[in-house]
Amino acid sequence: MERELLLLGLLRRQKMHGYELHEFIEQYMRTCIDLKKSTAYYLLDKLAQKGYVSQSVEQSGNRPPRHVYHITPTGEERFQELLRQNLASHIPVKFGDLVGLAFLDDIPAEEAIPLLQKRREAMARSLETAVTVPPHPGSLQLVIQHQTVHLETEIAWLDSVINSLE
Amino acid sequence: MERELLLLGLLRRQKMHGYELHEFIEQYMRTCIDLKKSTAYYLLDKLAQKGYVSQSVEQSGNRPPRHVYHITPTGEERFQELLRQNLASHIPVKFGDLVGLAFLDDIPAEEAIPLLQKRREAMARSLETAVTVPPHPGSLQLVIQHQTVHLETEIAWLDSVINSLE
DNA sequence: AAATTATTGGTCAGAATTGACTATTCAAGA
DNA sequence: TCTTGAATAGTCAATTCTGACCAATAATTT
Repeated sequence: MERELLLLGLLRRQKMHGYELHEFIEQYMRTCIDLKKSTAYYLLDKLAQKGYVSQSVEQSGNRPPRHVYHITPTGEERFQELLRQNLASHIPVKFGDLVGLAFLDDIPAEEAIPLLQKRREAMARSLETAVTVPPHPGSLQLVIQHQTVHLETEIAWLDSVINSLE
Repeated sequence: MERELLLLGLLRRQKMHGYELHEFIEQYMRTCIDLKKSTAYYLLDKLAQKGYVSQSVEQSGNRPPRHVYHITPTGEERFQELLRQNLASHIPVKFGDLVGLAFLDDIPAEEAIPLLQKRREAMARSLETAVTVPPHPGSLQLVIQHQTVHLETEIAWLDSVINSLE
């Protein structure tokens, strides 16, 4: 549902074609949303079927024609509704990497510590790239900033786990 | 991949049937993993095909027979491998509720504030239920504790967002 | 003890998602 | 200018996931 909101919200600012949408999301939102190209097209198609977006074919230069998506009035309504719904609710996040921690006591601490240190490094790298996401006007910036706050606390927590193993 | 690890890790401690596995995950891990019943069966089937678990049919009382899953030696190896892999890597989390925040400046602050306060309440409720997850021996406890740390920082961050709107 | 409801245990068709692939254009170097 | 590689734009078969349903037993009510 939040992906629908995302696509509508972006199309609302300007019409775009599928590839462009996907690029934008990769660039600015890869930290919080992971939307594959093929999924983007699939969702756009569904939105079109529901009448929230309309398609048109455009030609730029002598490149092959592209499908450009515009938001419709119904789509705008839908956006307003989804946005309010999203802002008012909490969607629990799934921590895939916690599964390993749940079995931490199944391997000796001497072996676990270096593994967790590798994890720590991977997180630190994520944090660095989060900082280098190009700045963007408006509240999108919030999302980028959130990621750094999140990663910083995650790293601190992991440190405490590693510490308790030593 | 982490779901595979999870199932193998649980079956390693004791053989179980699908329903039991799902129940356990619901009870103790709903905060970090969301594994539907039908998905559990699907994955168990796949694990069986790959030879990581074996099935047997058991009858208790005069209830209908149940499919009980045991881990195999190959499955044990696989578990060891997946566990190390998981511990050493960082799996970025997806924050579905950040999408709304990205469009925060598309509605007036007077309207956004009460919505975000509703969200805050939902998060506080999550935090409360996280605290009431029955305690469990071993490192599973870590996972439960992580959730409270996570939610606390998320709530604090949201507060700062609400504050900046006022 | 009959009727109703909850729990257990599971299946399956359909929806969502993805990786792998295609094909065109553009840029840059040999 | 020819070739190689990257960027653009998208499709599609196969995989993965889920909601909705089914059916049996146990518990609870009347």
